[in-house]
This record gives sequence, structure tokens and C-alpha cells, in this order.
Amino acid sequence: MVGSTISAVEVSGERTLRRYPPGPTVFADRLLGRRIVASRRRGKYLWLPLDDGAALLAHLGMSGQLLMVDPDVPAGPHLRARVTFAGGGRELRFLDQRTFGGLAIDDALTADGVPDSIGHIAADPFEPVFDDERFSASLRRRRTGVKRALLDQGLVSGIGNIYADEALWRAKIHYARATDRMRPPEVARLLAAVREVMTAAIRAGGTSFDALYVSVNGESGWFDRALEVYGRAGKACSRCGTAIVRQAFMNRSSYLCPHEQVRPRHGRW
DNA sequence: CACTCAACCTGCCGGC
DNA sequence: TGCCGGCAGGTTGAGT
Repeated sequence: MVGSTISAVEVSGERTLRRYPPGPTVFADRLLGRRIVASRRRGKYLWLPLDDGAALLAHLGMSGQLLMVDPDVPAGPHLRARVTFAGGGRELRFLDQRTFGGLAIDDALTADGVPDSIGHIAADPFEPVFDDERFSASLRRRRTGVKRALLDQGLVSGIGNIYADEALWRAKIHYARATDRMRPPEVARLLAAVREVMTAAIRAGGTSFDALYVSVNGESGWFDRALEVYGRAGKACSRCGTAIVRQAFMNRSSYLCPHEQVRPRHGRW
């Protein structure tokens, strides 16, 4: 869609624009006639810079989808917004079942092209501006458990519950490991594991447990078949054979190998 | 400032 | 069959 000019915008659903107070009418007016000049991301945020210096910003939440589809594809019950382009062809649709996702327009971007409204979101590990040393120092300054830190998008972005568990398993670190007790080599090992997991997942097209998790072309990823711990309670650890366990933590599930990821004596939750 | 927790939603699954 | 609790990949804003 880069290079295309927006010819129409429709929004349905109360919550779609809850992070955009001006509302659906202003939203549509603001986008009409604008040309999309790029597509970018930081962590779990996606945005489309426009030819007037603003950007259409999106977050998929838990169940959101951005799809490019033919206009004659029937609209399902979870269609929240539709953007059509001059010259016809495929249109951009935002679908969201659980409505944790949303759209917005940000009028101003920072010097590095990131929307002002997500200035609190840290760089993700694949951005050129990501600074490994700075990340290590910030992490070690925290007084918390390492999984909490990994999930904190203000420290490092892009890591969710699945990839946190997978990276910790690869690095053989327990989720409650105290960040302020970690030495730089251990942080480096963890960061390398994060990048390995995410590189493999991206190559596989992502983790699709069901039809909610698809690419912009509607295709499922197959990384769920490559998961080592997430969702595998009771199954054997592929390295040591010990049964993977599931534990409740932070109001969600953590999966780990209890033999290789030993709860630390001075752990932090 | 660092951190924790509840809240925001819908749908599916297993147990009774 | 229907009801109920539990659970799901995320972020925020108020509170400690």
C-alpha cells in the first residue's frame, strides 16, 4: 500500500479509536487524500507515515489483524475499519475480536520518525538504534524479576509472553532471576536468545495458535510447532527430557523447564 | 521513579 | 444442553 492514496475510510466499533479522542469523523477526514509513504514498526506498534508528516498508528492488541483483501471479500463480524485506495485494488481492513487493539493518527513524529504518542516505547532489538550496552545497564539497574523486565515495553519492546518464555528457556534462566544480580555476560546471553527466538519466529511467519494470528495476507505462521516450552506443560524438555511445567505468574502463564531453569535463591517476582 | 494491579473485551474450552 | 469458571499472545492508568 506504500505509494497509494487513501480514497475512503470507514470505522465501526466503539473502541477502535479510543486512543484517538477526536473520533471517527475527524479520523476519516484527516486521512482522506493522504498518500502512504512508508510502513514502519517499533515493537508491537505499526504505523504508516503519510505525505503530510503525520502517521496512521496501529496496535493489534491480542486479537487484532491488519489485512489487505479484495473489496468483494465479505465483511465479518469483527471488522472495525476499512481503508480503500485510489485506483481500486485491495483494501486495508482492521479486524479485532477482543478489541484490545486500536487505530489512531499521530500528527507529529520525532527526529527518528517514531510517533510522539509512543515515545515511551523502547526500541526493539532489531532496530539499528537499539543499544545493547544501554539495555544491559538499564536492565541491571532495575530491581525486579527478569521476565517482568523483558515484558516491560519501556525497557525493550516487541517481547510478549510467548517469546519471553522461549528466550528464557534458551538462555536457561528462571523468570524470577533478579535483574540487579545479573552480570553483563548473562544479559548478553539472554539478549542473544531473544534475537534467536524472534528471528526464527519471523522466518516462520509468526506463532499462529488459531485463525486470529495471521499475516497481512491472511496466512498463518507455523512457529507454534517450534515452541520449546510455551503451551507444552507435561511434555519433555528437548534438551534434558524433564517435564515442562506451567506456573501462574503476573496473572498469566509461565512455562519453563524446572531442571534447567532453577528458581534463584534471591529471586524477585 | 520503580513497580504492581485491576481494568478493558470476546470467545472458547472443560467440568459439572 | 446449558451454565460457570478459567483462560487467551497487551497496554494503560491509578495506586503504593
